[in-house]
Amino acid sequence: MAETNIKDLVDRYIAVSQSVEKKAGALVKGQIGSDLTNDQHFTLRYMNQVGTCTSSELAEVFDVQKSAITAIIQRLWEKGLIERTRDEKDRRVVYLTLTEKGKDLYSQCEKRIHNLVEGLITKFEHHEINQFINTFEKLNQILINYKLEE
Amino acid sequence: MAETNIKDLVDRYIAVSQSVEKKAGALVKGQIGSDLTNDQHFTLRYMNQVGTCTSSELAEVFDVQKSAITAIIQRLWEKGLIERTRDEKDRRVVYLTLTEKGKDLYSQCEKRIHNLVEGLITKFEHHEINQFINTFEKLNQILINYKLEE
DNA sequence: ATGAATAGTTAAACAATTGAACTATTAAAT
DNA sequence: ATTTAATAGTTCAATTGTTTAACTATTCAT
Repeated sequence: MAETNIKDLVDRYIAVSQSVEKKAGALVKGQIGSDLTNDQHFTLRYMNQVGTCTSSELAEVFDVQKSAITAIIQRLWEKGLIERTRDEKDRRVVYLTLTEKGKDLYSQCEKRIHNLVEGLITKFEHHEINQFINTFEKLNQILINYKLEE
Repeated sequence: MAETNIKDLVDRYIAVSQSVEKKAGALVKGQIGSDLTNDQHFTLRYMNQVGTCTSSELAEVFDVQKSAITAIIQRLWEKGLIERTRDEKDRRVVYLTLTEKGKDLYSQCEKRIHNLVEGLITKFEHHEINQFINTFEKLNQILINYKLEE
C-alpha cells in the first residue's frame, strides 16, 4: 500500500462509514423507532442469535463498559423484553434471555428490516455483496486481534 | 439475490458493521480521546475537507436535527476550534470555519490516525481495499437516493 | 483463611440526540 | 406593499448511551 494513499483512504473510509452508519441507522429507526432505539435493537438481535448471554459478554462484544450494558439491559427489562436469572452455581453471574414478548418484538423488527433491505439489495450483484461483507468481517477480525495484542 | 439469503446477509452486515464501528471508534478515541469526542473529530474532519459550511449542511450530511449540530458546534466553539461568521447578504446564515487552533488540532489527529491505519492496512491487498470502499460508497449513494425519494 | 479477582450495580457527570417552541430574516403570494 | 410562507439557527427539556469510580456479592488462589 503506497504511503501517499493512506490519507485518501482514511478520508474516504471515515466519511463513507460514518455516512452509511447514520443513514442506515435512520432508516432502521424509521422502521422500529417507536418501539426500540437502535442500540436496544442490536442488543435484542445479539441475544436472539446466541440465546443466552451475560452483561460481561455484551460489554465485550459491543466494546463498552459493563455499566453501559447495565443501563441498556435495565431499560429492556423495564419493557418486559428480557429476563434475568442468576446462575445457581456461580451466584455472581446473571444470565440474560429474551422473554416471549422480546422474541415477538424482535421478530417484528426483523420482518420490517427484511422488507427494507429487500428493496435496496437488488442494486448489488451477489458476488459484490459477498466480497464486501467478507472484507468487512476480515477488518473486524483484525480489529479484534489488534485489541487483544494491546 | 435469493430470498432466503437476505436474513443471513442482514444478520452478518448488522453484526459486523456495528462491531467494526465500535472497535474502530474505540481505537480512534484512544488516539484523540483526550482532546475530542469522535463526533467532534468527524465534524472537524468534514469542515477541514470543505473549508466552510453551515449548520444546516452539517445536519444534512450527518443526518441529524439542526439542534444536535448546534450543541456540537457550541462545544467546538467553546474550545476555540471553530469560528462563526454571519452572512452579510442573508443574515439568517452562519458560516462555520476552522480556526488556526482547530486546524492544528485536526492535523495532530490526522497524524495519529494515519499511524494507526498504517499498521493495520498492510493486511489487505490494494485491490481488496479499493473494491471494499467502492462498494461502501455505492451503498452510501443508494441510501442517499432512497432518502431523497421519500 | 485471607487477599485478589470477577460479575454486576449504582451514582454522578457528560455528549449526542429529538422535538417543540422560539427569534430573526428572507421569499412568495395576492 | 402587506401579509403569509419558508428558512437558518438557537434554546430548552427530556431521553439515551457512555465513562469512571466506588461499591456489593461472590468465587478463586495459594
